[in-house]
Amino acid sequence: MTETPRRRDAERTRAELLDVATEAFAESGYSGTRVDEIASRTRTTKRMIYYYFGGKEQLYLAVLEKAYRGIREAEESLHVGDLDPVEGVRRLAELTYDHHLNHTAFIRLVAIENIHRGDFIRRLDSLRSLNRNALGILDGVLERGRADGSLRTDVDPLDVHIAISAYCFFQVANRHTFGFLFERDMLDPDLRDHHRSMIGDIVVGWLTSGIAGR
Amino acid sequence: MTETPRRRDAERTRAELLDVATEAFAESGYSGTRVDEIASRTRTTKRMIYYYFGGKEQLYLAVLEKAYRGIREAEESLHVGDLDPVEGVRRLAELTYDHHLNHTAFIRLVAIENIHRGDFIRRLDSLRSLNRNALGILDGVLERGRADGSLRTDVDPLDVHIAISAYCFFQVANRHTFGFLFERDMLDPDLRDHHRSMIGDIVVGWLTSGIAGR
DNA sequence: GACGCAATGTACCACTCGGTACATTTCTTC
DNA sequence: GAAGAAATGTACCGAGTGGTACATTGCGTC
Repeated sequence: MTETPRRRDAERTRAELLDVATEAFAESGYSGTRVDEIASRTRTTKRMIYYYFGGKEQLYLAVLEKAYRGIREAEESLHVGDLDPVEGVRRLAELTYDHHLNHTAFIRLVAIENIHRGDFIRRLDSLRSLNRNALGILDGVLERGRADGSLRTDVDPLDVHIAISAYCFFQVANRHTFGFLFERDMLDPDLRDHHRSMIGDIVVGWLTSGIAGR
Repeated sequence: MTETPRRRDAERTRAELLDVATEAFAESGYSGTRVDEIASRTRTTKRMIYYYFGGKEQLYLAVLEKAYRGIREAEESLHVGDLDPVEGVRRLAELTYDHHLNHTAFIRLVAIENIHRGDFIRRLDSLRSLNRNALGILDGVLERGRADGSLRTDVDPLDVHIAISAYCFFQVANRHTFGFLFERDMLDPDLRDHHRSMIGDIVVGWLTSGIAGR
């Protein structure tokens, strides 16, 4: 059981540090995470964090940037095909719900970053352009619905995005205090179908309210 | 400009520490807050934190408990009178929206506590009973709506509470990342009316969808 | 196969930070 | 007004923490 003398591989080392750091920061927040702790969870040493990233802060920035890029890529695969608009928004809401539940570490990073008032993300200009037109799919569905009269005409995509994101984010992010106070584990597998269809109902109910024939 | 030798007052000292600590923890989180920093913002010294509370952890617990009690008291004043059920839920949603916007420090404490997976709040058994039937008002309105056929019958109060809270919480808690990425300051006073009526529309649209005559 | 640099490891430092020992001062009580 | 307790202040400690100086080792290149 002797240590293999470990082949050198810059990319691998860097990537491993980034992965472990992502877990660690998502677990404990920025101040709560120890640089030594990150290092000890890798096969390399603390020295490498400074070699590759420069310091704790830059490491955290790298984590944040990569997390946002990753989530954006994952989101691009959410397609609603050519369902009719009403079923399209329902589907989109439900897919978003599943998406959030499958990326809880990312949700935690977002919550952490907001505790820091966005001080870090604000330095990542490159992310701005990323999310700018993340609303394309949503806009397409809404537009079709406006055209055929099946959806309200007075809501913009960002509003719908807020409503859906808020619901999904809350379920993941506030699970602990909420679960304690109301004794309902919002991530209980038995409740997922209920919660998933609920956000669908909410969005469809909202966007079709005041529409004739509904 | 000489210092008055400061009369001794246990209650006052304790209360001042608690207030300052609340601000500090809400600002910087648990790990991010320095005991020395809290002390320096008061007229007393760090020693008193240990005298009155025992340590940083117990101080944080006291902050958390008081914040939850305070918010609960404030919530008890949210009344919807005897509006008809549909307008009642709309009103309740809008009041909740304003309530969240007026208690951003509390929102931050909740977010922080969830970052810590509820490890602290879980030790505050007394809070459990507090929130248990915080759903009374909501339940009353829903019940009246079910009775007169103006609201859906298949949603329970906790679900409605989740939907409303999620929306309001998100607007406050994720303001920074969201504002950066989409260039919309969700707390911009000019947008408040829009966002307030939006949660009303969402909830009413949802709870009345499938109801005849709408 | 020697050279030179990129990559890695070790040992350590300076300082921060929660916490405490001990002295002191004010207030109450009789 | 003396005694005793409650309240407060000062000075300090030691473990933890981000960061670094310096040595070393593996790897491509000629």
